[in-house]
Amino acid sequence: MKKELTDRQQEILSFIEQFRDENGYPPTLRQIGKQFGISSTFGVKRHMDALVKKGHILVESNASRGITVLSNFESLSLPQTLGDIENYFKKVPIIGRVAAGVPITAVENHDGDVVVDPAMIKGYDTCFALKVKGDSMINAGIIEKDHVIVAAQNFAKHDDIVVALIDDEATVKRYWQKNNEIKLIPANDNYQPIEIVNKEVFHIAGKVIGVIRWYN
Amino acid sequence: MKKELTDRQQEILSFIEQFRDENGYPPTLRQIGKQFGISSTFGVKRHMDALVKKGHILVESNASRGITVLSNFESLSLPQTLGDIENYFKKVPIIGRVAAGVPITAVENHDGDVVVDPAMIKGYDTCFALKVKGDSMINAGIIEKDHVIVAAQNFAKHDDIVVALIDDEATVKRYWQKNNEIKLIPANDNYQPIEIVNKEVFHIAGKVIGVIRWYN
DNA sequence: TTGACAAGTGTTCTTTTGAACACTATATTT
DNA sequence: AAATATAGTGTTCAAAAGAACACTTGTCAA
Repeated sequence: MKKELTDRQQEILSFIEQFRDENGYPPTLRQIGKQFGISSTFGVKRHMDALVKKGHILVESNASRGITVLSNFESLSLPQTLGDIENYFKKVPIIGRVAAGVPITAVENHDGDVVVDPAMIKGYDTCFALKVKGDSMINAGIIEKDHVIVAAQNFAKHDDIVVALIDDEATVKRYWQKNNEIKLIPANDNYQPIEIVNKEVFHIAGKVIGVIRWYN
Repeated sequence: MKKELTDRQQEILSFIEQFRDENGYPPTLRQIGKQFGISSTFGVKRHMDALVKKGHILVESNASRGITVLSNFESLSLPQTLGDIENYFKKVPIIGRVAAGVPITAVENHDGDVVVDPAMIKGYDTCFALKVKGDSMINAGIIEKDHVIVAAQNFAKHDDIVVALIDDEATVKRYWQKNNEIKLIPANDNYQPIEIVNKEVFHIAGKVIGVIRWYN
């Protein structure tokens, strides 16, 4: 648990980080001193001791430039090998249009990728992201310009939120099923549920497993 | 304009990067030598000269650990080193409770991390995630159990969605300001706007820059 | 076979750099 | 009034770390 820094200590810590980011290696005590008009290395050392004591850096004894700046959030556990990266971080393609013929891997418009937490898509095979148009799901917290993360599958359970295709048109709705009757329910009182009568032109593209929203 | 490295040179370059990423500072010539069984600093120096000549690193003369590893332009699409990962993928800590005394780095409950797209938090210094309780922002598409991604800052502009602290209680609301009057507006007709009268106990913890939701 | 390059040894020298000491000064708190 | 934390000076010392030299070995291409 880190303790509060004085203004001076904060300035010095920032300088160390900035220096390191610019040069690839941290400054020496004398370089820090020069930056802040401290002529004695001992004065600088005292700042280092304070920063260590308050948990912001580590200093390796008798090592030149041996300053390790601890990241703001210490448990930022990174993957240990390059091979782990794919397991830790997953990119999902953002597609603008969903082809009617499943499988969905036949992507039409690939509009970049979005990074998602691997826990979100764990257990699902193929996932993609769709940008939401319209406000038909506003009561479910899905609004215009949101990206819904979709696990590709051609079935759904009652009450799932799904991406469905009707006549090649993709839409996000809640899936409602009772016996042989299927409806797509919007989450907005201004829209009517869509009853599926012609099951020939109706496909489920996938199930919504997450939502990601950026402000501006 | 980098030239091809020999296997040995590549190994050494990788070691330097790895060492730097782990410690925050590069190794000395002797540390490199020890790693590769090179007993003379001169042997290591020659490798440094070669790496400089081929454009992969810079070496500051007479400076300890003065090695700057130049970034790899060719491989923009994928992170090549562990150090690059932080720039490509960002984890944001999920905190359960926000301490009243800003800055927010004084994290109380660290409940894991969520991976976010780096584009989301680009340009912001310190970010964290909060799990939403209650339905006061439902009309803004923020519902219970969502995670809001917050950029830590102690100010806000009119109409921003903010995390505010009133008497140590954290709340997500829309920030409304006119002249000296400040209100926190919920996005739910069942709740009333909160007018800030006692500015002593009111703090802005940060601005909401994104929302992430899991369905499971 | 001559040269260029990669990779290395062992040693010496010099500069860089951190560590330590005694002492000063100014707040703030107890 | 005494204790504590912050922030510094000027100096000395020793360890850390880079630079340089002469020399060796092996590979590969012209």
